[in-house]
Amino acid sequence: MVTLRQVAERAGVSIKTVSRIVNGDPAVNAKTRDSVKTHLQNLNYIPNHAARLMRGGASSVYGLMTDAVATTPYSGDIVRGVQSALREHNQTLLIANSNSDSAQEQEFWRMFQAQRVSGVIYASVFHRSQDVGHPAFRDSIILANCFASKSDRPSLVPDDEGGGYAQAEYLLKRGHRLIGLLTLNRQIDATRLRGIGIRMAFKDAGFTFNENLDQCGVTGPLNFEKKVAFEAAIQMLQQENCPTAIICGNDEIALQVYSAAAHLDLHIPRDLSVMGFDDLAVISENLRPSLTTVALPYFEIGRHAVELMRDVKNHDAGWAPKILVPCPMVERNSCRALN
Amino acid sequence: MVTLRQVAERAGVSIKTVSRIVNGDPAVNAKTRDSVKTHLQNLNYIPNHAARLMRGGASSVYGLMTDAVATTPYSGDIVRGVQSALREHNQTLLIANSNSDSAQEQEFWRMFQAQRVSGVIYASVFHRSQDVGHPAFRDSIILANCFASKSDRPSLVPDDEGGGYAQAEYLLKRGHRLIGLLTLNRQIDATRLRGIGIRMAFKDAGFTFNENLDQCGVTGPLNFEKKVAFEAAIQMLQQENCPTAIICGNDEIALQVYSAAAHLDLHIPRDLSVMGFDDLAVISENLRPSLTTVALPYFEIGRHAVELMRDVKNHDAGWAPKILVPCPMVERNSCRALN
DNA sequence: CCCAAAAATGACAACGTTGTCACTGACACG
DNA sequence: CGTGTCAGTGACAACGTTGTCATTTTTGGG
Repeated sequence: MVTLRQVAERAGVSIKTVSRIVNGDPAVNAKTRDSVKTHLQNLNYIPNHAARLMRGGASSVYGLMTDAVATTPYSGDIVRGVQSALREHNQTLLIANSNSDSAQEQEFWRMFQAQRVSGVIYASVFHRSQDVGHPAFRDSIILANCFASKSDRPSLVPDDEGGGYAQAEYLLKRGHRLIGLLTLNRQIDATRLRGIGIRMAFKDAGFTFNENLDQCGVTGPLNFEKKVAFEAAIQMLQQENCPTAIICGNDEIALQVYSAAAHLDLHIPRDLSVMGFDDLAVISENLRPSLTTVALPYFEIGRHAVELMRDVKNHDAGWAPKILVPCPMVERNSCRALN
Repeated sequence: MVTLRQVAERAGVSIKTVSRIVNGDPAVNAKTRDSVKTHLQNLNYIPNHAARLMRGGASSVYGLMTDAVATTPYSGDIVRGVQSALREHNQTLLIANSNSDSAQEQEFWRMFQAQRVSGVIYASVFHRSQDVGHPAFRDSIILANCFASKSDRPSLVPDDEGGGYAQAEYLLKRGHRLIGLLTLNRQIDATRLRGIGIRMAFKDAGFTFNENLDQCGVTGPLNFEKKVAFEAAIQMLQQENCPTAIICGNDEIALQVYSAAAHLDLHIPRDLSVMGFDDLAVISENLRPSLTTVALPYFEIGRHAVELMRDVKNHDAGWAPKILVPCPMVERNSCRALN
């Protein structure tokens, strides 16, 4: 690798002068600058980040700590958002995946320290409360898709309540009154919040939600869940008060509902309207009819997390500890108007 | 951050002695070692990778350069495999995502150089030939899911031909003779290779493949494709020589075929058998009946890429330039035996 | 043409680490 | 007792960079 010294020798100037030019210091003669720049080009000089870091500068590396985000299709968009924002600031991303194993997580915190990363974004697969943090990064952690239970670290979470509200409102406006729910795991905050939003929409529209139609699409403990949405949907669709629409906890559940409908020879949306959550493209865009769903703003959360980190670092006042990012409705073809 | 110097002062020894202990040099008195170790613990010393790197050691960071892999649900498993292997060697991973934009890619190569990463794994979303490489990393690039068109860099690719063979063989054994194909983009090598495997299976079984049933599930140029598998499937299933089974280029296409079957009130697998490719869990495990498919061994490819890199670095002889990783069949419930 | 001020450049140290080499005692052997 | 060996330890330089401060060169005003 070419060093400043080598460029300096070629150009016949001191190391410091080359350094100045590399860093855009205006206090250099124009002629010198041109000459040195040529040599920098020719030798293809690339600054050594390690040396800069050691000299005392800030590391240009951020860390992304996740439980499983980076590996699941779900929230890969968080990673993409983070990367997109970092690229604009010429920063790089170190990613660590603890698989929800706290020993591994400890190891990764050490790695982040060893690499002297200048900030950590902690992202979780599920929107939930998380007892997260590390003494070494006390002031440079941002939570994404989860929020701190014991600290006041800034966090970014999807507005699940608003998302739930939008789902119900959309269907109610189109004449649906008997609306079924196939929810995610009840332990996840998202489930609770969306439930609140949905009931609020019913109330605001002057109707009441039929609580018998609130079922879980999943059983068993977190991370070891069993998918039961297909069976639940079959049952729901064969009962007396059969719903005209089903709101699903995510697009996977929606997929199972599609399968259940096919099993019963019901056509979507003619005989049943289905609404998803997440806007997981591989599902929502490949289903026919394509799936009307509510998008989780993961890309935005990722981007925003980076910006928030930088804001907090620069002038650490005035930020809200918990920011709700709206979940936009994505209208496709799986819901029919009854009126 | 605590430095060697600070620990040394506390322990009343020289910096070098502490360094020796941190690095497990046996040439230290047991008593000194114990004392210093205590201080290391108490002060929570963590080595500064930047300093080590600058001193001349090898970087503990690897780079993962992708076109879109890390962001799509498809091959996130490559990332996971790479990480899994790196963790065993206490290495960290810097990831870069060019979005198939060569200017961005150039930028990332610079970043990798600036960070002095000790090796780069280049992964692409599609199994295809790639004119890849960078002078600075000439000898430390491994290709994953693609292979070099112009160099002889080692590469790891799925055995698509074998996968295609397995698909056709499986269906032929179960009595299917009229088998439809809904392929991926014809420009991708995977498509060509699987086609060869499928026809070979027919030949080995003593049958001939009906070429009229070979259709594309996708149109338009790479990365700007239009999904047409639904329409193609409808057409295929309404024609005279209607196939009893359809082999799909990936699980997304299979999902569209499920939708087409539902549209025509055909039940899977009673009226139609469907086989996917990729084993994309969100699809294959949520469809009912669940999808019989062939798994892309992405996790394995990721792991293997890291090991291959280390092998090549240590003793750079005797490696095969292109390694085929088998694609195991995952039998679920979407294919029926006719006999 | 001289001198002060301003502009341009360079010498040097320091960041944290480890390789090289030198030094100190202790101990064994003749 | 002298000499050589060896285990244990430390001083120092170097890695590539940039901040500090000193030095040199240029500029402009009298």
